[in-house]
Amino acid sequence: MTQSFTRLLAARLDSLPARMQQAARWIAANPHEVALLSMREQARMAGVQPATMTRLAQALGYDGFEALRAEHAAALRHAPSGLARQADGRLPLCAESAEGQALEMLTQAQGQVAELCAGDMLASLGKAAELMIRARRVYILGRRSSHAVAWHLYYALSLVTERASLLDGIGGTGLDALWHAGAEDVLFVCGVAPYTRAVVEATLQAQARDIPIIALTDSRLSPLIAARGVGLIVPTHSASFLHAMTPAFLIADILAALVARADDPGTLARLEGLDRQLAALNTYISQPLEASK
Amino acid sequence: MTQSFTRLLAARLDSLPARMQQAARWIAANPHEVALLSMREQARMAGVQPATMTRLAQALGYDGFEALRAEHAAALRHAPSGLARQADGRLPLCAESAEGQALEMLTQAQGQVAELCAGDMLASLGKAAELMIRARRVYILGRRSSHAVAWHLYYALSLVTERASLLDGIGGTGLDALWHAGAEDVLFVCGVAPYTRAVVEATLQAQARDIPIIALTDSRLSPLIAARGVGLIVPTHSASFLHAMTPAFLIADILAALVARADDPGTLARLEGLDRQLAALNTYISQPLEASK
DNA sequence: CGCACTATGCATCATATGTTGATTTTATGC
DNA sequence: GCATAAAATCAACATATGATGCATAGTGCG
Repeated sequence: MTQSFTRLLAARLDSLPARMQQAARWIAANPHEVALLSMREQARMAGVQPATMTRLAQALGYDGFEALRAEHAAALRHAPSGLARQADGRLPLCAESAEGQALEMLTQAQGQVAELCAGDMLASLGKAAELMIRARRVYILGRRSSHAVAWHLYYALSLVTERASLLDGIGGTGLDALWHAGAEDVLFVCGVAPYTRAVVEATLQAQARDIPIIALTDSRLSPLIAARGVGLIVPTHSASFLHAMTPAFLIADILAALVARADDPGTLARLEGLDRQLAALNTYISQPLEASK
Repeated sequence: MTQSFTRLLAARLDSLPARMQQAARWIAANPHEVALLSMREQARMAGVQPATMTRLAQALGYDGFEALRAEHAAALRHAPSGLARQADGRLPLCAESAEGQALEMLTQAQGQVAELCAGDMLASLGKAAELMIRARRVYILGRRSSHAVAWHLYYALSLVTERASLLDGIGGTGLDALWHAGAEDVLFVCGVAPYTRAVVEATLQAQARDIPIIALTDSRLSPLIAARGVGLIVPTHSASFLHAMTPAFLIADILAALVARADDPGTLARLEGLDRQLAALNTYISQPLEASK
C-alpha cells in the first residue's frame, strides 16, 4: 500500500531509536490512519510524544510529517478500487502453474466469502449467537478438516467465557463430556462431507436428548443439522484436494465475536486490557530479541 | 460509499442556495478528498468560500465540517471491501446490532481476502511452496490464535506427505523436535501481534541455525521474518476482540494445495480415491442414521 | 569514572484550521 | 422602486496542529 514508507522502514527500522520504532510499528500496523487522523492523535495511540512522529518522518528522509501523510493519502486515493484480479488478470487462472492455482483459490475464496452475506446467514448467525449466549455450557465439536474451525471457536470463546468445552480426543475427555449436557446447553458442531462418523453419531445422540445444535456445515441436507437449533451453511468447493474451510473458519470467528459482545462487558474490557498489555510487553520484548540475533 | 451524506444531499440539494449547491456538487464528485484535504483547500477547489463549507455541513444537519469529514474518513477506512456493503447497505454496519457487527466482519474479511492477491503474495506463495517441496522435513509452529492455522496446514500436509511435523506442546514433543532440524529442512511459523514469546524465540534460534523460515505473519516488521526464507504478510484488522485470522488460514490452505500438487501425483490420486470412498461410505451411513432419529 | 553523544520529554512557537459574527451584495415580494 | 430577507463575502477569532529549541535522562566509549 504505502510502498515507499514500508520499504524504507523495513530497511532502517533496526537502526532507529526505541521510541521511533514504537511509532513506526504503529504506523506500519495502521497505515490507513496516517492520512485520516491528526499527528497528535496518532502519537497518542502509539504511546509516543508528538515530536517523535515528526522526527521519525524526518529520520526517514521526509521533509516532515506532512510529507509522510501526503504519501499515505495518495495511497489511499488509489487503493480503494484495488480489486486484485485486474492487477493480475493476465495469469492463466488454472492449475497449470503454482501461481495460477494460488490465484484461482484466492479468487474462489473471495467469491465464497461474498456469498456468505447472502441468504439468511446474518439472521442465522444472530440466532446461533443467541443460543450460545443463553446456554449454560457450549460444547464444541469438529474433527479432521473441521478441527481447526472448532479449535478456533473454542479458543476465542475461552478468552471471554469459561462456559466453553472443546470435545477433542486429547487428554482423555473426548466425547464423554457430552453426557453432562442437557437442554440448557448447546452443541456447536462443524463438519463437511465426508462427515466423520463419530461426529455424526454424537450429534444425533445430542439431538435425541434435546440439546440444541448449532451446525456449521456444507449443505442444508447435512446430517448434522437438527430441528432444534440453527444450521449455518457455508460453501466448500475448492480447487485444492481438500474442501475449502476458510468460509467456515470465518463464520466461527464471527460467531465468537457475537457471543463476546453480548457477554459480560467487563470481561471484554479486561480482555482488551490484557491485549494492550501483551502488545506493550511484546514491543519491549522484541527489541532485545531482535538485537541479539 | 458515503451513504448518509449522499442520501441527505439527494433529498435536499434543490432546496440549497447556489454556492452551497456548488460546494455540495464538488464533494459529491470527489468524496475521497473530503477526509484527505483540508476544508480550505476543498473550498478553493470548489470555487467557494471556506465558510460555505462549514455552513453546508450544518445545513445538512451535521455539527460542523469536522463531523462530515469523520463520516467520510470512516467510509474510507472500510473502503477496500465495498462489495458486500451494497448488498445490505441498509444495515447500520456498526457494532450496534449483532447483525451489524456480523456484516461488518464479513465485509472486512472480503476486503482482506481481496487484498491478498495484491503485491508479491503470489510470488511469495510460490517461493514458500518451493521451499516446502524441497525440504527434508517441514516443521510447523503456531500458538494461541495462530494454532488453528498451523494445525490446518499440518493436517492438510499430512494427507499428502509424511514430512510434516507439528510443533505443538501436546504429547510432550513441543518445540524439542526443532533440534533435529537443519538447513535442509524448513520451519513454517505463524504468528501475529502480540507475538508469543516462545514462538519468537524458537524462530530466532532456528534462524541462527540457518533453517529456512516461512513466516506467515501480520507485518513486514514482524520478528518472525528471517532473511533466509519467505515472509507471507496477511492483514489482521478486525472489528472483533480478536485479530482476524481468516486471511492467514486461507494462505495456509493455499500453501498446502501448492505443495500437494507438486508432490507425488500418485499420493494425490490415492487421496482422491480415499475421499470418494469415504463419501460413498458416508451417504450409506447417514441414511439409516437420519431415519433412526 | 567521566566524557561525549544521543535519545527523549517538555514547553513553546508560528501557522493553518474550522468556525462565527459582521458587512455587503443580491434576490424577491409588495 | 423600495423594503425586506436571504445569501455571499469578508474579517477576525479561538484553537489545534506540526515543528523546533532546550533541558534532562540514558548510553556507550575511552
